[in-house]
Amino acid sequence: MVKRRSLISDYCPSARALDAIGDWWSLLIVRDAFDGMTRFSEFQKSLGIARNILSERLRTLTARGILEAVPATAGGTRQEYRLTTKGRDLFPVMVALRQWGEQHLFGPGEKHSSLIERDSGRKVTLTVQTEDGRPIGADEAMILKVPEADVQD
Amino acid sequence: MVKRRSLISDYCPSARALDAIGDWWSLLIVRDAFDGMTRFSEFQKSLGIARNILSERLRTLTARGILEAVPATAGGTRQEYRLTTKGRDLFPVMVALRQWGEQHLFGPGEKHSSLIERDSGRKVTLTVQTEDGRPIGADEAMILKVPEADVQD
DNA sequence: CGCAATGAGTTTCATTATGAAACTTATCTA
DNA sequence: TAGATAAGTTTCATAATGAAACTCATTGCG
Repeated sequence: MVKRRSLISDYCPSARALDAIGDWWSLLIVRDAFDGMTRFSEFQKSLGIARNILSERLRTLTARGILEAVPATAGGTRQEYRLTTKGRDLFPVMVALRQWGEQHLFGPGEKHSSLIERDSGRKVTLTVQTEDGRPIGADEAMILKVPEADVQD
Repeated sequence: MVKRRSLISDYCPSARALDAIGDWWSLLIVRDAFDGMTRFSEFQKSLGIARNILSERLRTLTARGILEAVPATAGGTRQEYRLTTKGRDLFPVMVALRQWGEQHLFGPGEKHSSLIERDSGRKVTLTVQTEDGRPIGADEAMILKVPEADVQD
C-alpha cells in the first residue's frame, strides 16, 4: 500500500482536518480525553486498542498539537496526555458527531449517553447559522472556492 | 489483523457515529457529495482514491443509508450516488470539521475555501448551545452516562 | 451504423497498517 | 524489598489498501 496521499496541501479546511484526525482511532482518543482520561492505560482499556497503535496515535496527536504530554509526577517518566486548546477546539466536532449518532444510529427507546450543561442539566445542541445568528440548512449554504489564480503549485 | 472491533453496540453516540463514518475515506466522499458530485469517476478524480476502494466505500455508505444509488439513465446500468436525508444530516459534522481546520490548520494569510450562505454571502458558522439558545463551551458541558442498570449485555 | 473513447467497476498482486501477544523497563504499593 | 501495575517496544501473522491491468457497458462521433 503506497503511503496514503496527504491532503495537508488541500485548500479545503475539512480535508485538512480529516488529514489530521480522520483516521480510525484519533477522534475516539480525543473523545475519551474530553471525558477526562489522561493515561495510556485508561485509553487502552476504554478503547480496546492495541498498545502499539495507541502509542503511535498518542505520539501523532501530540506531534500535531492536539494533545500535550506532561510528566505525571515530578521526575517520573510516565506521561499524562491532556487536550491542548487546539484539541479542545474539536468540541463542536464531537458534539456534531454525537448529535448525528443520536438521530440516526439508535433505535426508538434505545438508551444512549447525553451531553448536558453541567449547571442546568439542559441538553446541549449544535446549530449551523450565519454570522448574524440565523440558523440555516445545508441547502442554503455553498462553498466559495479559492480562485485558481490565488493557488500556487 | 483481526477484524476491527465494531463500536456499533457502544452506548456513546459519537462512537457509533465514528463506527459508521470514521474510516479514512467516507467523510471525504460525503464532502464531495455535499459539493454536488454524484458519479464514480468524479469522486475518483477528486480524491485520487483507488477505484476498488472507492467501489467498496460507496457500497458501504449506501448500505448504511448515507448515500443512495439511483440509476443515472433509464434502463442504464450506471449509478448516481446521492446523499440521503441521513447523509445530509452530516452537514453539521462537515461544518465543524471545516471550522476547526480553518482555525488551526491554515497559516495566517493562507487562502482556503469558505462556506457561505448562498443568498446573502454571509459566512456560515456553528455554535454549541443549550436548548434555550445560550452558547456554551466544552468546560461547561458533561456527559450523562447511561445507568449501568439499563445496559443489557 | 460502427468503432474508439470513456465510465464503472472487478481482479490480482505487492506493500503497508493493524492487532495480539510476548517482552522490557520504570514506578507503585503493601 | 518484592510483587504488581504502568507504559511502552518488538515481533509476527493477517487484513486493508493502492496501483495497474482487465472487463463490460455506454457514449460520442465521423
